[in-house]
Amino acid sequence: MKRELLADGEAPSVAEAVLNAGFDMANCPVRDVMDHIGGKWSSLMLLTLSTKPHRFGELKRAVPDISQRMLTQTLRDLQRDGYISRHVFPTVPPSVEYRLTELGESIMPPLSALVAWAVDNHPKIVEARKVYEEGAE
Amino acid sequence: MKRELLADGEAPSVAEAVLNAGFDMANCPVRDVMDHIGGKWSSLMLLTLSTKPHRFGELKRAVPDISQRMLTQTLRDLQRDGYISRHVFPTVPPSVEYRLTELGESIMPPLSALVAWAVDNHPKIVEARKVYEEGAE
DNA sequence: CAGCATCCGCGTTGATACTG
DNA sequence: CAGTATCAACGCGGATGCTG
Repeated sequence: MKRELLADGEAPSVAEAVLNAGFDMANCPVRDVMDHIGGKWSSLMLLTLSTKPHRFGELKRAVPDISQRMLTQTLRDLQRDGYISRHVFPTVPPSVEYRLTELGESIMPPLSALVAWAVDNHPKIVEARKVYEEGAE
Repeated sequence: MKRELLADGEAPSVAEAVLNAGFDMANCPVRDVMDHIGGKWSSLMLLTLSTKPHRFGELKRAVPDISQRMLTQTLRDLQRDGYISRHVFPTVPPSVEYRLTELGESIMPPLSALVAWAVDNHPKIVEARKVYEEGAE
């Protein structure tokens, strides 16, 4: 029995479309993508860069509690997957600007929607945890 | 407080709305939510459960390469955060059914959209990686 | 059937120091 | 300024064995 997942009553769910039809769990695009943009800092980086291009130091200030190591690594990963581009200006001192690529821009609508959901529903999640802990005692 | 989701290029981005206006990076809802549903198996679990309720064994078969340990742990985490509910049927042998809660259902539209993006754009990401590796030689 | 308990390797992360 | 290098700690996640 089918159930409507998408509020606007459109096509049968994406889930079924994905899970049916020879979807290969082993070589899984969902995991491959989600694991990366679901990383500890990736979504925050993309979100920050979606407002405007940022330099390395700007990013560091924009996301204060990230270590320099993780900042560099996250940027490299996002660059590697084609979400962002890196532009070096051979000035002294050096300056490097990061910005979203077309691919990076294209993920923002769905990612933003999820982020918006996260912000809106965070209180419910916090509440659910409280309830769970109480029930566990 | 209602938030307008991106209708491609129009309204000011969700990102700005989130990043401005006293958004607290330290106690960050984005990380809090994304870290969990972005976990190695969470999105796949939610996706699977969105089609219909599943029993433990069904889930294990639906996602073959997950270990029993991770399956249990992922289910507990999702339950703890209120995405899924757990129903024990005191039969012999025991049977346990997992299903999405209302909160779990509510995340599916944005999550599905992101998953759909992932499937659609996976080839581009693979290509981007290839290019990156070549450039690195 | 649906778990929990234990062990343990290895990847991820953070702190610190150094460089073009 | 924008990184790289190195080391140590931590925790994820797999394999295995046991239970109600």
